[in-house]
Amino acid sequence: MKSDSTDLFGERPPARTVPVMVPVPTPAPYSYAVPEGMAVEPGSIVKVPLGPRFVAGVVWDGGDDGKVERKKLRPIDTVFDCPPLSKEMREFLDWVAGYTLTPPGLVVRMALRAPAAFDPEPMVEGLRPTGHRPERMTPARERVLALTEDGLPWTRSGLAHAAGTSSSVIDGLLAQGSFETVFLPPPPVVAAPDPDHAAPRLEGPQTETAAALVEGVRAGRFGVSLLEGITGSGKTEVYFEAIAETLRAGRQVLILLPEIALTASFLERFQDRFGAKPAEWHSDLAPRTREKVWRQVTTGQVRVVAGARSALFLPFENLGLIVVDEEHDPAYKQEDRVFYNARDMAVVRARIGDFPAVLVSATPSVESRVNADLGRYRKLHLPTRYGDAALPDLHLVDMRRHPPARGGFLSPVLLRGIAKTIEKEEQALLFLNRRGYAPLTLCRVCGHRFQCPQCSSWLVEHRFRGQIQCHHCGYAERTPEACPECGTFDHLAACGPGVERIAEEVERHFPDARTIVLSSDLMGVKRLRLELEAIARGEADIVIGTQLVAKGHNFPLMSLVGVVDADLGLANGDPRAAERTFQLLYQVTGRAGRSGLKSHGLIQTYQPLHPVMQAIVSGDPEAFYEREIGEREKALLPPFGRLASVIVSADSRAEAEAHARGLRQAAPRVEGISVLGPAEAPLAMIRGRHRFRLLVHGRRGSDMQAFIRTMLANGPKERASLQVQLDIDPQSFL
DNA sequence: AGCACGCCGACT
DNA sequence: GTCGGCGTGCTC
Repeated sequence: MKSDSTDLFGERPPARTVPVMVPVPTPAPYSYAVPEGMAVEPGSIVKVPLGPRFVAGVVWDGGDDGKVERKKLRPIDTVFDCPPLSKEMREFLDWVAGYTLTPPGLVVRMALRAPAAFDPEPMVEGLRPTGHRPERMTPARERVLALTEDGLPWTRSGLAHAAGTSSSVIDGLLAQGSFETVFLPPPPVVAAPDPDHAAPRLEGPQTETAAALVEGVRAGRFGVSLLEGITGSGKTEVYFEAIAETLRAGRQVLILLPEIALTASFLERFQDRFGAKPAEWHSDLAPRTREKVWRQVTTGQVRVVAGARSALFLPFENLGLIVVDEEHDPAYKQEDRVFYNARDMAVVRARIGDFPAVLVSATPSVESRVNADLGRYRKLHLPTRYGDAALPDLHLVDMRRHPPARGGFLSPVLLRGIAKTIEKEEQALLFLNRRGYAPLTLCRVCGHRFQCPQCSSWLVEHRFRGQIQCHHCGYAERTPEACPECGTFDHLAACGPGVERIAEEVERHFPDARTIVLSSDLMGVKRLRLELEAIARGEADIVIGTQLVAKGHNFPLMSLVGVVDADLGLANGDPRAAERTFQLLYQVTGRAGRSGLKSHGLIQTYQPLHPVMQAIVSGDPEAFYEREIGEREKALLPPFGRLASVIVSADSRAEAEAHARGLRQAAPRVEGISVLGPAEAPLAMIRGRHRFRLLVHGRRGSDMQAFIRTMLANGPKERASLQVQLDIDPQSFL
C-alpha cells in the first residue's frame, strides 16, 4: 500500500476537500484541499490562500459540493493551534447570516476579529529562586532574595522593579545559580471572579426576583427574562446573583452593555461583588489586550466578559448566561456592513446554546414588552427604589404659558428653579439632546439656509469651534462671515438652541455659577470620565448636557433636572419617536434624587397633553406602554408589522424615489413601500459606498427574506450596492 | 471585504 | 505624454 501522496509518475490521488468559510461576502463557503496528514474538523480555524493573500477562515459543516474545478482548488496552509468554533457558534453565525441577509463570511469575520490571537500566547520567561546563596552578598542582592523567599517565580523585569534594582543585579544572581529560568503560562487578563466573594446586598423585592433568576440558571435551559425596574431599584445587584450562580455551575457569562455604559464605575461594582473585574470588550481596546481577551475567552480562562454589542460574536468555550443591560438602547443596533440588533441576537444565541438570557432595563423596548406580554419572556419587576433614594418630583412647564424671554430658551420657571438649586449649593442638570450652538443658520437678508453640499441636511453651527458642521455626514467648514448667496455681512441668524447656546444663556443669568457643557463632540472618552468624576465631587453648579448625561452615571449632588426641549425628537418621522422620547425623558429625570436629596424635574414642553409628557409626569410608565403598543398595532409598526413594508433610502430623495419605483415594478405585490430622504438615513449609509438600503418590517420574516432574495436575483446591477436591514419582528426569531 | 484591472480628466 | 479617480469583477 502506498502512503505517498504522489506516485512515481506524479499522479495525485483525489485530494480530500472541505468547505471553508472565508471572510469575504460570498454566498457559500469555498472548497479547499486538505494536505496529506493535516487534521481538520468543522470549526477548525485555518489559514488559507485567497487570491493574492492569506486569510483566516473556518472549516464549515457539511460535505463539499465538489463543484469547484480541480485546478482552482488550493490547499489549506495551516490549522491554527486554537480551539475550534463550537457547533453552537457555527449554527449561530449561520442563523445570523440568514436572518440579516448578510453573506455568512462577513458574519464569521466578526467572530475572528482578533488578528494574531489564533495561536497560543507565548510562554513568559520567568525566574525561580533555587535557594542557593551567592558567594558575595550586596544590599541589592539582599533585597532581591528577601522578595523571593517564598520560592515563587518572578519575571525578570517585575523582580528588578519590585526590588528597586537594575536587571543586571538579577542577571548576576542568575549567573551565580541563585535563580533558574522557567517558562510560565501567560498571565490572565483578569483574575477569576469569585461568586461568593461578597454577600449580596438584597432587600425586599430584590430577593425574590434574584431567586427567580437563580432558579432559571439552575434549570440550565433556554428562557428569557425581562428584568424591569426604575433607576435605583437595584437591578444590577439582582442580575449579579444570576451571574454568581452561572459561575458556580462552571459556565461563562456575557454581560452586554451599550458602549457608553461600560464605565469604570460598572466594573468597580462588579469587582466589589466578585472580587475581580470582568474582561472588557469594546471598540477601543488596545490590539494586544484584544487578542489576549479573545484567546482567553476561547480557552475558557476568562469567565465573565462585559462588552459592547460585538462581544456577542466572541467564541466562548462554555457560555451559560447572557445579560443585556439597558436592553432598550438603540446602540445595540448595528447598521454598518452587518445589520443586526445585539439584543435580539443575544436571545437567539441563548436559544441555540440552550441557556438563559436576561434583558434588563428601566424602560424596556416596546418589542420586549410585547414579548413579555405574550409570555415569550418572563416578566420580572422591581417596583421600588431602595435605601433612601426618592423619586424626583416632576412638573411640566407649559411653554405657551411661561414663554422664555426674547432670544432665550429657558422659561422663567426653570430659571427660578436653577437659582434656588444653586443657592442651596446643590447641582442643576439641563438636558438638551442637540450638540452645537444652533441647528440652523439662515441669512436675514435673502433667506438663504446653510445646507450640507454632500447630503443636503442643515448645517449646525458649532460656535466653540468656529465651524458649521453636518451631523449626518461629518462635513464641516469654517463659519462664514458673509452670506454665500447674497454676500451681505453680519446678517446671519442662528435659529434654535444647541447645548452651547444654552450655556451662553445660563452664563448670562448666572455669571458666578460654575457651568460646564458635556457633549460628545467636545471631549474624548477619557476627558468625559474625568469631568463626570469632577461633577460628582461637586466641582460644578450647572451641567448642560446632551444624551450622554442620561446614561448610567450618578450625580449625588444633583437635585434639579431641567429638560430644555422635551418635544425635540417627537416630530421626526421615526416610528419609534414616542418610545425614544419617553425612554430618554424617563432616564434623564431619574438622574436626580439618588442620594436622598429632595429633587425636582422641570420639563419644558409646548405639548403638555402629549401622551409621552403625561406618562412622564404621572410616573406611570404602564399607561405609556399600553397606549404605545395599541398605536403600533393600529399602524402596523414593529413589533406588529403585518404588511410587508419596505423603506428605501438613498443619498438624495430623488434617488430614493427612483429606486422605490424600480422596487414597485420588481415586486408589485409588496405593499407599503415608502421612501426616506438622507436626513433620516443613518450616518453609515451616507458615508459608505452603498447607495440605498431596505428596511423591512414583516410579520413573517421568512416571506420577506424570500422576497428580497428574488428581488436581488432580478436586479443584478443593484445587487452590489444593496444593504438590507430586517427590523426585528420578535415573532420571527423565536 | 480587499485587490487588480480598466477607462477618462488635470498635471509633474 | 503620465497620475489617479472609482466602477466592475473575482477570489475555492
